[in-house]
Amino acid sequence: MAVEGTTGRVTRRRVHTRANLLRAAFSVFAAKGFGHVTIEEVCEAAGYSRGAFYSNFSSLDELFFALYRERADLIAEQVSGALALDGPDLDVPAAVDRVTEVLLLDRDWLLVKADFLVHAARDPDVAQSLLEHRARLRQAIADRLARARGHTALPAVLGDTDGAAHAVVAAYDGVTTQLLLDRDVVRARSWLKQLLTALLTDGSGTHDHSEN
Amino acid sequence: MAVEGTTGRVTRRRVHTRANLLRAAFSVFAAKGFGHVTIEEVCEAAGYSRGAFYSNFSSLDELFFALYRERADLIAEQVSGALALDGPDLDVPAAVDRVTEVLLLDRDWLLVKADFLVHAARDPDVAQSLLEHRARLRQAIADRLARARGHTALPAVLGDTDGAAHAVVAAYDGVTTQLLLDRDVVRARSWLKQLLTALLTDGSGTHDHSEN
DNA sequence: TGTATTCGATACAGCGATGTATCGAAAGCC
DNA sequence: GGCTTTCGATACATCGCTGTATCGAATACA
Repeated sequence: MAVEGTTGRVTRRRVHTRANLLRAAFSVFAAKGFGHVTIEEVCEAAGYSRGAFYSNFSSLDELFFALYRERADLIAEQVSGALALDGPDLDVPAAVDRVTEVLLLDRDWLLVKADFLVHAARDPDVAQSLLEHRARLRQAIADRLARARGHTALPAVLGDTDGAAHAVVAAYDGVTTQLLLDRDVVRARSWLKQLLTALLTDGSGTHDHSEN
Repeated sequence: MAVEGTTGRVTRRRVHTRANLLRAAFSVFAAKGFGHVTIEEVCEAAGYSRGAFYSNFSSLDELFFALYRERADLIAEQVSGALALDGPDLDVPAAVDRVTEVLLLDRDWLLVKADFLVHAARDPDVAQSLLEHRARLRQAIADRLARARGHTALPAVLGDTDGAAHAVVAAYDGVTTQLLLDRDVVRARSWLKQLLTALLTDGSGTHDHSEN
């Protein structure tokens, strides 16, 4: 029932309930973690009964996957947007600021993303999907970096712009890991900026560190 | 029963079974992920009955935690060992090679570690424990880097040796994330070496990239 | 070797979550 | 507004997993 082949008599409240379920599920997943969440919890959080759930999805996995896609696309858009804000030429520090803002804004998203990673690490199909999402992000970054060549020289150690994009993503992942543990968004942001600056420029930057 | 205050009539097979349970649990957790593992599965994999489990642990969480501590300590030792291999002075590329080898060797460990991270991200106590483990690793790295000052100059962008150690860990986490997805250990290793080289030296290195 | 104690296997009770089948109500279509 | 179809709530059967309680076997100690 969850999948309709030919769009029969269409729907309208169905759309709402589906959206509500997804929204509620996001909170629940963020709070308890996939694998510790029951269908009933999601339904309760959304204010529906299990009947609604089974009418829209066929399993928790399916819902989780749909949820991830939705949010991932959203984030990808936001990042692209943040990267496109400059004129044709790139102001690295400013762009780094904006992207950092978007990427580290929502702890709940980071939590869900971590869950999804763990999931993907064990299922090649899911992994494929996540790899594609990451590739999209990297591409956006690489394109942006390419447009800036000449203005801001990249250090040669990383190779081409694609290599640099790889490095940016790696730095992002690394900082995310730490942020998930210490919950210090402020430090994470400054730390990420610093890392990116170190990676993307030859110059020198500022630095400050505390413990943990 | 799982905890004995004063060591009553000691034990001996208990030690074996506990070790067997931990070993089996490691495989099961790596394969299916914490949150998708039942106590029975662990027992079956270890060749015991649930009675044995409840005699040694009081919950899956407790076992998981014990398991993580055990392995984390092991890894920490290995890393320290790899770092201590040089003479009093540091040969960065060689040390990076050895450490990289240790850290990215065992995919199962990376999987369990990711699970643990997800767990820790939602439980401050667990997070504390993980943060301490990471701090130990960072300390070992920072100490090593400090001893090498003068021989190999660090780029100023990162700040002191502690900052550099932070960067190393972040790079490690970043590369780990990618490795969990694409399962390409070879590329991950070369990529990590390259990143570390980029971060720890001012010089230039080699580079090669493919897709994903 | 005999005895006390610990360990782990088996049996049992109970819960919670799943998935399905049924039915009333809401929404689309004319 | 009547009729049809879809949606979602309720009730039910079921299963798997948990945790405990009991008992036989293995092990330490003398």
